[in-house]
Amino acid sequence: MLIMTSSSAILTGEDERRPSEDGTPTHSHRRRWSTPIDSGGESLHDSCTVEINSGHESPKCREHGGVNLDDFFSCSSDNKYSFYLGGEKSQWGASEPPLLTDPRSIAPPRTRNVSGEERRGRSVTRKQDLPPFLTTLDCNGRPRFHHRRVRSEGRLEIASVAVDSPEIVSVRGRGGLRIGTLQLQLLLSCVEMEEEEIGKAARARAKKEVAQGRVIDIYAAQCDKCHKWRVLESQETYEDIRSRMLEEPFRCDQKHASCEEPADIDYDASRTWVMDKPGLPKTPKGFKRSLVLRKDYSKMDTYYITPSGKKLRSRNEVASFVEANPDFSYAPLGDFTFTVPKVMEDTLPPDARLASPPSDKCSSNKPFRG
DNA sequence: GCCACCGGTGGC
DNA sequence: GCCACCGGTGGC
Repeated sequence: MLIMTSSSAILTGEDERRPSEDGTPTHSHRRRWSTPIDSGGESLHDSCTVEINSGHESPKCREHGGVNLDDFFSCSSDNKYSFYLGGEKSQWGASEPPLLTDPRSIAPPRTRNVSGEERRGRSVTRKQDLPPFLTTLDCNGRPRFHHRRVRSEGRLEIASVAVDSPEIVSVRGRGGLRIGTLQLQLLLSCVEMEEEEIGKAARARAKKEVAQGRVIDIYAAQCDKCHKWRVLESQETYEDIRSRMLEEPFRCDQKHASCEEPADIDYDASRTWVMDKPGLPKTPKGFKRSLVLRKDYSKMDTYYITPSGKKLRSRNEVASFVEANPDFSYAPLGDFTFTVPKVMEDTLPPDARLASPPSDKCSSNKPFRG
């Protein structure tokens, strides 16, 4: 069973090239985006189209749903939208796109009706300011999307992309095109909800910024049979499955899914994964188990947040708290476990990986047995 | 003064 | 060597 620090819904790829309006072959196609390694000085990309189909709820364009999308987007009749990138050869060529350093500096979307022809004609992005393609970044500047790296005839193809949130909230940037998702806001919303739950006292205490980008935001379990990963809808569900996992290994059908269906998510380095131990008890009602990844990715820290918002760092602190607050004596001490998940080194971002010594690698193709 | 975060240590 | 635990500290 794994949990990890980023989330996504899935955008899949399908090669469906179509000619340009004047009949000239272009690289415009649906749900596929390829980047040339070497253009030989030619302008290879007239435009590229990536149709984004969120996993939960389709993103909506202004015409169809009122969400402000930049004019890089248009909406098709089936309420999916397309992302248009005009321009030339990617300045990053075959290499990984560089990370944006400040994903929060995203300008608000513009609202303007642009016809497809106008969009194509104005070649919105040129070589010098071509952004990391389809880069959705977390608050640490790391990509959120799942990117199946496939090379074909020297081209890097995005075969699948996972977007964290059903809606793209902002697209634009002078130094490049940036795609932000609601993920960060969702994360903050979660914190706010949590504070609502734990009351005003806790809200007053919560002066400091939360460890953005270093908290778990996807819970997943691996099917014992097909070894595919299934995303679980909540921490509670995850903990429930985890607590029973030794006696009842997780299977796709527990999530009302079939092993024949594609995995919800793949284990890869597009996000940091941490592996939890099966059999750990569920968090007692009223408490919340919080896991925070250290900045250097060296390990996680476990906290239990009490109904009053107090953070408990050890079993001793839990015991003291329960002793001082007999109302919570319903919560067995044994149900508080400070065992931390293992940080999967092979999913660390490159900079973190450089800082840490090499060690055993895990492969996504093998079943995990915590 | 509070708290998030990190480093160190002792027990296993 | 790993891990649970907790003291220290720097930033707010």
